[in-house]
Amino acid sequence: MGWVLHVDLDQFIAAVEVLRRPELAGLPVVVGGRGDPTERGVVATASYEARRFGVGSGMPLRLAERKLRKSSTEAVFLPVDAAAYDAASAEVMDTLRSLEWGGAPVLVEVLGWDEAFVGPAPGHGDLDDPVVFAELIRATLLDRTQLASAVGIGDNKLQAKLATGFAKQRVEGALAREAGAGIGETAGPGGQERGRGTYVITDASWYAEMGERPTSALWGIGKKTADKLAALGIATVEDLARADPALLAERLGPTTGPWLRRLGRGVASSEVDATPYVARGHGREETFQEDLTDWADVERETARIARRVVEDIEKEGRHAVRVELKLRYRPFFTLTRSHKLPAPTSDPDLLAAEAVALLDRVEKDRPVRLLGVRLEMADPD
DNA sequence: TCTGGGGTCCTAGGACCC
DNA sequence: TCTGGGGTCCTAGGACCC
Repeated sequence: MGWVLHVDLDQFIAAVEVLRRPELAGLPVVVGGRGDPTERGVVATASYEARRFGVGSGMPLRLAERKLRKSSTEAVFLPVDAAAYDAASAEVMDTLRSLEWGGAPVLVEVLGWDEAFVGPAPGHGDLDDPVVFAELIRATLLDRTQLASAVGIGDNKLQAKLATGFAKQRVEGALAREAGAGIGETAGPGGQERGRGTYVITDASWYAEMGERPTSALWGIGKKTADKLAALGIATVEDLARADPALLAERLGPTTGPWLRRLGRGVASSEVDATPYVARGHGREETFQEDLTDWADVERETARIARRVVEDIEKEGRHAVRVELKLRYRPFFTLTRSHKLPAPTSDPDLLAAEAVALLDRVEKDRPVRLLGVRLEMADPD
């Protein structure tokens, strides 16, 4: 059985912002929307200092602002700067790809801006002493990118991913205790002393670590699925592992049922796939600061957003095969309409017209809160 | 305090065909 | 005439994740 490591950067977005603006260190920093807490938008990331006031991801910016108004220190709101995070992420991933362990190269599977799986390249056997390697990863990332991280280790990707969560919990718990005891400065973000930012879950420890936790603790089970399972008398990970496969397939679907059972038993792939990511589609959506009530505005905005998405796919030299329109009415009712194109194209006029044409299939007499256009792409040449 | 934006994959129903 | 059954495509929506 081969080891897999999962690397996750601490507070990635907030950390990148503090790196380029060192004067923000120690302040409550909230990144989200256009950085204006009086606007519609939600928190993308909050620094530890902001979290202490109950601010967290997904929270409306206006609510975050209210909570932080009570803090004694001045809070900082920043806009999401995707290009900056792209660049920092590329540095992180390049650093990971440059690592060797026991003289053997590693494979890196990128999961997002701030996450990756790392495993041995094929033909290079197993990684000896993965905990020591995990410490090398964390030390190297800190040295080369000034970013702190946590590393989870497992017999497969599911276990490694969950282990990272436990490593982070442990670090955050320790930081909170130290802050309470007034010794926070000695540890620094991420708690770099040996072992603190790593955690191991294996087949052997799976049930001890996960068995009694709710099914929603698993990667891939959210509230809805957890509720469905609970209705079947399946509350914990161990319940799920013991559940009747036929029942799961019948109630959750022929693919989802068996997959859920594997999740419960801690069974997953350990193969690190380093194939470069190829997007299936691109889309852009916009929540308007004020709902659109004039249908002419709705049509104009739809065309504008569609042309922006066309720019995105043209940067990749790709063609669209399907156009999807997303509409959110006041107060918060969302629907989609889509259309498969007769032939792949990247013609901006044609695609904008296709997006606007989809508006013929929706009600026109209600205020519009959000518009989105998504283009599904043909496989690259 | 009303609830972002960018993605992926799965399900289910109807159309359509044999 | 009381009416199959399977396969595939298209569309809409749901769920989840970062």
